[in-house]
Amino acid sequence: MKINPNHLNLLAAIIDNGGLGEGAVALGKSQPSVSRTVSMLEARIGARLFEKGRKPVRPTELCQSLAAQGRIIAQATQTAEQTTDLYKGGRAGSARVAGTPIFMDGVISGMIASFQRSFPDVSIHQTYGYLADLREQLIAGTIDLGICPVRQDQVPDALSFKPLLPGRNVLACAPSHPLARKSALTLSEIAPYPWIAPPADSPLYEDLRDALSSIGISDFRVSFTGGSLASILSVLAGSQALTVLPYSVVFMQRHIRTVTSLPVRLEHPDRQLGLLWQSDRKHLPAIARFRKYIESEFDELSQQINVRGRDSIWRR
Amino acid sequence: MKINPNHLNLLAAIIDNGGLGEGAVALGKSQPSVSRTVSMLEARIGARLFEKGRKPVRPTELCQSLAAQGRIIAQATQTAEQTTDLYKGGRAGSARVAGTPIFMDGVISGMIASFQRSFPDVSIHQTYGYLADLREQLIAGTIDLGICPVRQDQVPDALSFKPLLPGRNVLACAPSHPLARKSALTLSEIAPYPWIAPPADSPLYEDLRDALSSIGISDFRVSFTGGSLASILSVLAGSQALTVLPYSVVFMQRHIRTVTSLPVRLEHPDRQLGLLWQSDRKHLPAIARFRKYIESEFDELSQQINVRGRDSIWRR
DNA sequence: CTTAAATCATACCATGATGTTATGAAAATA
DNA sequence: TATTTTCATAACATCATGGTATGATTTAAG
Repeated sequence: MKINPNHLNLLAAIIDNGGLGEGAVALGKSQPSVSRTVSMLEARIGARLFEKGRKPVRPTELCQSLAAQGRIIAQATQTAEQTTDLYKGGRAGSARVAGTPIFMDGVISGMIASFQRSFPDVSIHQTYGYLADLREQLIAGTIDLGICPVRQDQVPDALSFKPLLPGRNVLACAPSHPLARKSALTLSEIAPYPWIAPPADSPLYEDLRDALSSIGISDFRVSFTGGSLASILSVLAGSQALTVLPYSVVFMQRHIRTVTSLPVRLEHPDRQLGLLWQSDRKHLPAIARFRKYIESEFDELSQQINVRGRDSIWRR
Repeated sequence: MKINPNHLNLLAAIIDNGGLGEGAVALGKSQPSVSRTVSMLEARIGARLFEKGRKPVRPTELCQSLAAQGRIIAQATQTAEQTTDLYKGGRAGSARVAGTPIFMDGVISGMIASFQRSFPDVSIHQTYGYLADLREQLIAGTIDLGICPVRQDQVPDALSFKPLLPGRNVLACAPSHPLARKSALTLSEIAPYPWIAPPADSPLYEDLRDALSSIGISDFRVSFTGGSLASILSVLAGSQALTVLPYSVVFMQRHIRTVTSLPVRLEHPDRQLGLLWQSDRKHLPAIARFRKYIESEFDELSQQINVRGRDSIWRR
């Protein structure tokens, strides 16, 4: 006995609306149409679905059972319709994002959190990687977006790049650090403290060397090398070490006061934090929406940095 | 976005079988058919359902979500098909049965129990009533079957009657009763004990008078009048009262030893316990099956009564 | 009990979805 | 590169499904 889901749905509509006519209206069809469908069904099944000669039709027990399944079907198709609408509107789906650990943990993950408050049905898969790795994964299609500091002339072929923020680094230390209170610093004041370095394969490592040499420090003691922001911050908090961090990362931590910046102007690298994606690839709605969100968040972030930077942190 | 449940089902079939061709086979269709349906769906929805240019097709995230609903739909239609098969085979549905309380409780309910062991999806609705009431309800269609002792010439118009068992009554008492051990009884031995009578509107009440007068007792003391078998049996057990019960009822209790019959041959009424139903009404499969079951059970019962009656109970 | 209203069934026609076969294109595989 | 696998397209057939008009039957009202 092969049954069409639509027919079960139809039975449910008839019962729930109390008649062929009402059911037809609910289904957006004409009364004769559903009448004929019911007749056909009864013939096919070989059993009555509605009691004979009752004018507002009265469903058989079998019909009630079938209608119950019909309601399940109606429910399922409705959620299907809903999810396609969500999906097409970029309100459902998933995005796979990868980037450098420090930025992902320090800036992006917070934005992901607020993004998901607005779009709870979009799932974000976050992984870590540096430029070469990101490029490979973008080409292979295992990630949708990369977030990474890149020199404009280093953007790999076949990838598009959208700058989000200039790559500015700052000297950072724990808020409890002896230097944190001073309004100006000399080289000799900085010199005694040990340094925390990012992993050697990170672009930040190079930054650290360049930054320090730009202020005249060529020889420094590395007391800790860590791959993740969390490890750097916790070592920072428990020691008097200094490190170099992207200003945006330090800025994002401003409310929880785990790290602060020192009033030393470093030479900033000629890279820009930005988004990477495969050039010829049209993004799914959810990914496009996420990208837009990130871009707008960085827009806002850079404005805040400008405002705040003038009076409090960007001091010399 | 209006979606056809069949299409969701189709997506599920494609994914679960790993390709358009396999899916088509599983659905009993041709490959081009499902291919075109998928294309149409993608156009309608306005989003890809399978990644472009992958030769064993690979479903999109959206497609996976839709397929999940498709599986729900497939499940629902399958159970619908199953229930119609059960229903048509009389293995699902319900039957509304009414009858005289003593027979229903003493004989029929036990048969219902064993029936439902074989056909657990058939629900039986049991109510009580005497002939006039049963007739009314059968005509009105509020019950499907009646079970009642009826004189063949009293069968109401528009009803059919199928005899199950001759209406034989016996004197009954508790197994602990002083008379229960005796192999023969005289009128004077019976006379001292009080009597339990069925309710006055029951046909059994008339039987009681007739039966007792047939053995010469015209004046008797009624100590209890009860409507249900359970109440009669419990009073019987706690007293030295006697009563008149249908032999089949006493017989059905033979294993639990709550009641026994006395070796007195009563004049039996010219009625037959039998099934009643509306003549022109075609029964639903489940009802027909239940009726058949009851008939065969009574067949067996009357054979057992015959065998056992000869040597143990039908003594004079 | 008759009449009116409500509700469903049937007849007829139109069309769109769905199916089939034949065949071509593209990806995967050897 | 050649071959196989897998999917897409074209052309056609047909059946399910939809609509309108209208008749029949039950229910409700007078």
